[in-house]
Amino acid sequence: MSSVPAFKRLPRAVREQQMLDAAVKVFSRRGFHAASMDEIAEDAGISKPMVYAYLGTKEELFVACLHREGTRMMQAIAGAAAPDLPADERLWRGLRAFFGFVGAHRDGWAVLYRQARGEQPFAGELATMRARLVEVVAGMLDHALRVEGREIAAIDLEVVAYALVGATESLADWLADHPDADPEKTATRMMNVAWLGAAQLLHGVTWRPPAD
Amino acid sequence: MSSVPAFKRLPRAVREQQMLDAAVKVFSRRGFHAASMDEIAEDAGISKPMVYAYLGTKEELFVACLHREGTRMMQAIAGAAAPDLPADERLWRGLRAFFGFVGAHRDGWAVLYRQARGEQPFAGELATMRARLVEVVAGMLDHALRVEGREIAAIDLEVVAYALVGATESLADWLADHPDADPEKTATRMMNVAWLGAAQLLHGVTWRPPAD
Amino acid sequence: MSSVPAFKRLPRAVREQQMLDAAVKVFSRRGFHAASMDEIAEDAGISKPMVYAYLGTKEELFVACLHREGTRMMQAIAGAAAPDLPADERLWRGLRAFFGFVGAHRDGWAVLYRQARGEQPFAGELATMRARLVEVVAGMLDHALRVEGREIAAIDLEVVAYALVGATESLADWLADHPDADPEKTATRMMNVAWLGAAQLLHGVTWRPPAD
Amino acid sequence: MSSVPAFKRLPRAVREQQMLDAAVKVFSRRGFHAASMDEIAEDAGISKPMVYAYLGTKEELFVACLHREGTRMMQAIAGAAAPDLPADERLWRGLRAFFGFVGAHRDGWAVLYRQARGEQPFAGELATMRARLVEVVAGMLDHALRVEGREIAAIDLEVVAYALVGATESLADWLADHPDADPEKTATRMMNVAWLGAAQLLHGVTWRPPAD
DNA sequence: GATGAATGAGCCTTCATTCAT
DNA sequence: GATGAATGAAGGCTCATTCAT
Repeated sequence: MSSVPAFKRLPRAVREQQMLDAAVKVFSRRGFHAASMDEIAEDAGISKPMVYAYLGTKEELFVACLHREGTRMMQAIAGAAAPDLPADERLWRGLRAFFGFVGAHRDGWAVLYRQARGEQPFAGELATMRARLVEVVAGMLDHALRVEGREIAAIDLEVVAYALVGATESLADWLADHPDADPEKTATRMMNVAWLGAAQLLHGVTWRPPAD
Repeated sequence: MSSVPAFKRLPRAVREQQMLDAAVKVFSRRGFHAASMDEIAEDAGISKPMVYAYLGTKEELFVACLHREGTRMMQAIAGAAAPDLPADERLWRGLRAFFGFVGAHRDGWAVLYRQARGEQPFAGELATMRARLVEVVAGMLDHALRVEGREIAAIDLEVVAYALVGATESLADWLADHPDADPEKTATRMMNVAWLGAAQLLHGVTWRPPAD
Repeated sequence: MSSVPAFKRLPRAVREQQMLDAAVKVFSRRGFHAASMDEIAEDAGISKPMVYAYLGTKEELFVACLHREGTRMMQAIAGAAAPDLPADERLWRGLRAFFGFVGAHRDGWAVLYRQARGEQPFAGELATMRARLVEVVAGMLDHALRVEGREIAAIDLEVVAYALVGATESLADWLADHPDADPEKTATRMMNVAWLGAAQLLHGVTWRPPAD
Repeated sequence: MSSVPAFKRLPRAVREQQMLDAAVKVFSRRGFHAASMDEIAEDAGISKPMVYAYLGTKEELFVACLHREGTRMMQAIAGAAAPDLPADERLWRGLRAFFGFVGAHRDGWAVLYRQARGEQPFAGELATMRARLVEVVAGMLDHALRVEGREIAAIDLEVVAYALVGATESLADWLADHPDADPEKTATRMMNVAWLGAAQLLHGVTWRPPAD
């Protein structure tokens, strides 16, 4: 009927990416609850029923966004921090890649992630993603310790890794809130916090509570 | 049991506390958006209009919760970490008080705080609270540095403090999610992350990025 | 207990006037529905239950306002337009008094009256008040006609009087909306509209529809 | 009866008219505030969200009613009172059309209009509509005056027109309140009030206040 | 495959009104 | 006489979600 061929009848994969792009944009801008399916559909240039047909419920859609952005971030890090490098080098490259990614997608990953933390429905999803990160960091520490001939309890390892990840997330927030800040410099600062402490651990220095 | 004539015509101050108790509980359990004023009112054993009359809008109510719990937490910390102690002692006592508080109010403070991070309307409120914390930590570091005859740029100080606060928040989350974990042990672990690194800084050791 | 004697325990009549003053003010400013009993009570410096005890329901309160202001206005007119004056003189004095009153109470009578016209509950009350006015005007016309030895059907009299009252109300609105306008000049203009036509009627001139 | 497939999936334009019909009915019957969106939706045979989707807020809906009915009325008048007729003929036809319209829509226009006068939010909308009417009437008078070789100050013209419009509105109210009254006869009466006075003006007769 | 039309459900908020003190 | 405390009831508005075309 219409004489305009337009961008209709695109292959499914392309459409899905368009929708995810729109969804990431709207979720970041408005937050999960304030975002409306109407706005997402409109921003994607598509009708609402299509969104439901392709990507399901609002929650499922948010999870899909989280997934895609999280995977991209993990790939950026993994591509930079080769497993065969020495621990400090690996940590540095990983952090640099991470902050570079966050800086380059200022309204993507970091914001979505921040949104997700508060909402119960995404607890599981988030736990998985953070667990992957913590595991990687803990693995690095463990590996470095073993090289030094040391070892610490798995739970201590996890908690320390958790703290480092937390510090990193916090600086990612800081970076997202300071549009003019330099990602690389932020990574350097994080190294100063993380590595100086970690290096001590590696050499067997630990802090113990006073007798009280 | 109570000397109060059984749930009727209580003075305003008492009712406000009941409402805040209920609100903290419900907000923590459900999240800001999923929480309904109906449920909060019912949980407080009072009708909805009273909540509006005493504490205002849903947003205002949430902010009131944040305020009350945040103030309590700050007091717990301030009461423990006297300003005239040496830096490590102060840090240790502050952390111990903090994790003790979080552990004792596992579904109060930490969860509210987590909620607030994702929702735009509370950004300002939160920024203020975190700024207070960051300032305290940065002040401690700065003081310790000066004692050692050193000094670092204010922005570096801020970012490092920010990272430490982030690591601490992260462990607070971890603690809130692990009901059986020991607050004191968590504080010790945080000290190991924070102090070992900080002590290095105090002695003038810094990490610098490789030539690349 | 209190050492302040203040303005408490005033005689009932005084209190009622205070309340009515406040009510007129608030109703005028906000409109009947948008006005809240809270605001009225607060503005009267009295607690809400007192308002209910003295003046009853919100509707009753509004009617009371209407009554008081309407009576004042009628008195102002009646005091000016003595029944033994010739018709044109009487009309002129009446109009002058009316517009003078409206101009002097710009947010009293005219506004209340305007509010009341739209709300069903006050239809009866309003009908009564307007009927009084219409009756007065119709009486004046009838009297003048009889003096001239003429007579017209009661219903025609009523409708013409109704139209004159409507024109007057309309100019009262106009006056209320033009704070700088001069009440006396407005009265003169109304006379030009009303009396020129009426005088014709008095001399037996009437307009009839064309054959069509 | 109707060719429409029985109340389901109607095109937007149709539904909008149904909604406006229902809204006019309910607003007239209950008044703006007492009318509930629920009742309007139910009366239109449709769910509430549709009303919001198509016609917006309650206020916007009321304005839409005002617009539609006002436009219809203006068209009825404009269709009857051709601009090239002599002034008295034009006035007569305009009034006849107006009262005919009011009589035919006894619970439409006049009642809505009456509601709108009391409510602040619609002041602007109303001012515009009345200004149009006043302008037309003033234009007619001015034109007739010029034909007679006379002229009066613009503000006097406006105020007189305002008074005539007010008188007309008042009789429209009267007509709406008297279901058995004859619109044409009402128009004739209005002519007797308006034209006899206006004709005097046209011949240079004016009334002036006594020396006092 | 694609969409305009449609809705059930629910939430925040407000208000007139009344007890119990 | 006077008031702080308390509420039942309702209303506007929005949204995720799904038919019917």
